[in-house]
Amino acid sequence: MSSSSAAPRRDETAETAGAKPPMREALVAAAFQLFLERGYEQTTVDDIVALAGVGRRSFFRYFPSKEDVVFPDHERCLADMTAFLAASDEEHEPVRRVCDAARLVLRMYAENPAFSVQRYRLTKKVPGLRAYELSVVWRYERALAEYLRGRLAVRRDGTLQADVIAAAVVAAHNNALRSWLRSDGQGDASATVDHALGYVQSAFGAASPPHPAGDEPADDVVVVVSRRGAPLWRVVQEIETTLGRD
Amino acid sequence: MSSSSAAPRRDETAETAGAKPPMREALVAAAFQLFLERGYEQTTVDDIVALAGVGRRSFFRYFPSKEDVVFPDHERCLADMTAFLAASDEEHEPVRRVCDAARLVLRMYAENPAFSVQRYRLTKKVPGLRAYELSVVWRYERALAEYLRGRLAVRRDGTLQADVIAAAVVAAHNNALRSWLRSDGQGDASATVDHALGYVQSAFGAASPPHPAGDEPADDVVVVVSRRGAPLWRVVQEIETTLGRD
DNA sequence: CACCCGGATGGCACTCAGTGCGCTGCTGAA
DNA sequence: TTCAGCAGCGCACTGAGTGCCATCCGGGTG
Repeated sequence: MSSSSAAPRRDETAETAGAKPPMREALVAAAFQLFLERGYEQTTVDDIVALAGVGRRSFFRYFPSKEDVVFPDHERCLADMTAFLAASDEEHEPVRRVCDAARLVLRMYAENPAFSVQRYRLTKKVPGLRAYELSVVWRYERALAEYLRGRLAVRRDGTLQADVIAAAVVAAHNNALRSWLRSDGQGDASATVDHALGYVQSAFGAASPPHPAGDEPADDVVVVVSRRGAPLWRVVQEIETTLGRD
Repeated sequence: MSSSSAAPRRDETAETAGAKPPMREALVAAAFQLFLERGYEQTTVDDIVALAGVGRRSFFRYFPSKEDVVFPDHERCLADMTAFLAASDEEHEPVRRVCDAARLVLRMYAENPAFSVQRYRLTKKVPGLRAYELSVVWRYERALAEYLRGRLAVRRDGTLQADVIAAAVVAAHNNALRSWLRSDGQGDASATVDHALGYVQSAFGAASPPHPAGDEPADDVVVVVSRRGAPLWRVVQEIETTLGRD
């Protein structure tokens, strides 16, 4: 159970380098084998390179720190998310767009359930890895917030809203992701995350798919009766119901 | 500017130990003096203890790591927050309660504006300190989420809502806090944070500040004319404008 | 006063992560 | 063939963090 699941999938057609150096995969495999056997802190970098049969110096050429070997694919995923957000245009509803960006992360985890579950158990136990994971998550959150800043800049408190929405999206995503990881990757990860992100969208006023096509009706007049003290998300919910969306 | 502002205030009547060892304060003062002079990474622990005139081993007795000397009061603040939340009863509206808990953190920063601003500049520049700060913030967020879990457990998706609301509160608080720190601690920190937390409360259904008093308007009728093809978020934006929120 | 005891401190040696530098060996191009 | 460049390797070094023990100091007890 240790050889096939340790290294993450890499079958895309080489976006940066032509040939994937097997050394990187070998190091990840060796590292996880030892981490699972005797624990993260009880494993030194020397142990890893000895098992992988490479020089110590080579380890740090592929991974800037010992923690990085635990998250070998986040760098690429972050680049994917950045590209995804950069490819957005004005047509995309911002909140929905960042939710879709968050789903990219889920997809990465779901590509390798066994590996993801192992890593989850590891990070849950080792405080140092938890701290490192936080810094990774923070970079995702910053990417989302930066995008939202650009899109919500016209609003008053646009940067505040960007930060809050980004944090909420990340929190919802992680809540669903961890729930899925706790179940050993058994349930439907996408459905769980969709549900969690739906909650955030309902709270922050995003909506729904761009019309299931079909009848394109004429202009509508929407009448909303709202007490001023009522929370905004209830107003939005009411509108969604009235419009028959979502 | 280096001697009087480096050490955080400690004039409460000794909640844990009777006499505050001056060594702790001396180490913090020495550390910040060197950090500001030549930078965090260019300063070794040996430099700090040499300046403070104490043994190297003593440093690690007071601070488990070099990073901890930069955040000397967060441990106490976290304990305060935990106690505050534990002292809550059923009468307190949960979202408002966690917002008040977040204000405890702001109070700690505001107690020592000069020190807080110095530390902010430091953490902004040094990646290692940023990562450490994330782990500190994460503990605050967990405390808030744990409390909310207990209070929202009856709802469907209670733990999801707890995580999301906690993250949103922390993000709003930090957005306001950083904005205040960027202005060298000049503006009204409380007002900034109140405004940011008000946004979160409005989004998550805690009926915001009990209305700024004065005119309590009657029900409003909002009429929105919307083409079905327009993205819903534009409709929402329109409503926000109409209601005079945002 | 002599003694002892516990806590605070200092000193030392050690492990291990991470870095800089130079060497080797391979490979592809001129 | 020769040369340039690159990937890997070995080595020495810095600096954080830890364990262990000696020391010092204050106070209580005989």
